[in-house]
Amino acid sequence: MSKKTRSMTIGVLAKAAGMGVETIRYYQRRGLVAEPEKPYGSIRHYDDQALARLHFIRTAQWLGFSLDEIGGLLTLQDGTHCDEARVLGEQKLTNVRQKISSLQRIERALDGLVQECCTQRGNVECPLITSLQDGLENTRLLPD
Amino acid sequence: MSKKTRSMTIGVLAKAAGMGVETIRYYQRRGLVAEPEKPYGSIRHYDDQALARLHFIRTAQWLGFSLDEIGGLLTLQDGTHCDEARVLGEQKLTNVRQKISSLQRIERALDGLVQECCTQRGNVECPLITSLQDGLENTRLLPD
DNA sequence: GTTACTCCCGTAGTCAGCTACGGAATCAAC
DNA sequence: GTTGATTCCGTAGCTGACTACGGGAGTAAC
Repeated sequence: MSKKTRSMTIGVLAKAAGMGVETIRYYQRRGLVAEPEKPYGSIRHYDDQALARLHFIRTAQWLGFSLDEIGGLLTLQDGTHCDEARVLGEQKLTNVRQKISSLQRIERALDGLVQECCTQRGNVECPLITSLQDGLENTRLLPD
Repeated sequence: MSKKTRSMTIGVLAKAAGMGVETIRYYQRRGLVAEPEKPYGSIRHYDDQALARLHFIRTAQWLGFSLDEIGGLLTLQDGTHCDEARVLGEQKLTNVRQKISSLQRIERALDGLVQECCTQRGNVECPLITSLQDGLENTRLLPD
């Protein structure tokens, strides 16, 4: 299924994950990424699992999860009991659905404004800006 | 929609805008809100235009604009830069749509795992955990 | 006219999420 | 076996967006 587990230094891992060495070390301090045991010498080596975890963190972050929330998601991965995992999964699912609907409201609002902008291009008044000034009151898309 | 220009102290303005006094003062320091001239005594007074600008900031923030970007939008406020405003809006719209589709993918994946969990509740093995342990990359959760 | 807010203003602290610095130790190349 | 990059580790600094503090002045209520 997958490739061989490569052995990477933190620098190689960082490059593979598209982030800085210091960021990985920061995640280690936050407990999001494990520090592998030092071998004979004194330089740690990382495998593809570590890389997958960094990908996961980056993705979840881009989706709007905080590092604390990502820590919560990652405890699912660390093997608690099935019931606990399900509860956490359900909580996250609710959370994700809330984010989606919130973003969809934003999308509709922005889309409407940009469309108006397009239809009125020659005009002096910009509908996007005037709507922002009016606080989007007519759109009924504002947050709670 | 009242057009009467009220005269407000910063505290009243803050309450009307639903934010703290310190936040308004912070926006003034950032150059997002003008500091009106002090009248005879030494307390500034604000009108509905100031309130409208605070609404603008809050709404644009909700739409995902940073304060710097909002500053940019505010320079377009005279309405003659409709095209530029539209471009900024379109960029944000693209961004929002990317986030939505990514969240929808993670929603489907999480939902599937939680469902599996529910059907197998008595089991020792937790399908959600094992799926996560097998690597979330398989579930196509990563951004493009 | 005293008390209790509120305003003004500068500065400093907070929180999340990095990012940089500095001084070892270690490893890879020549 | 020396050079030069990389790692290790702790600690400090930075950015964005606030939020709080402190002390003096203005203002409102009784």
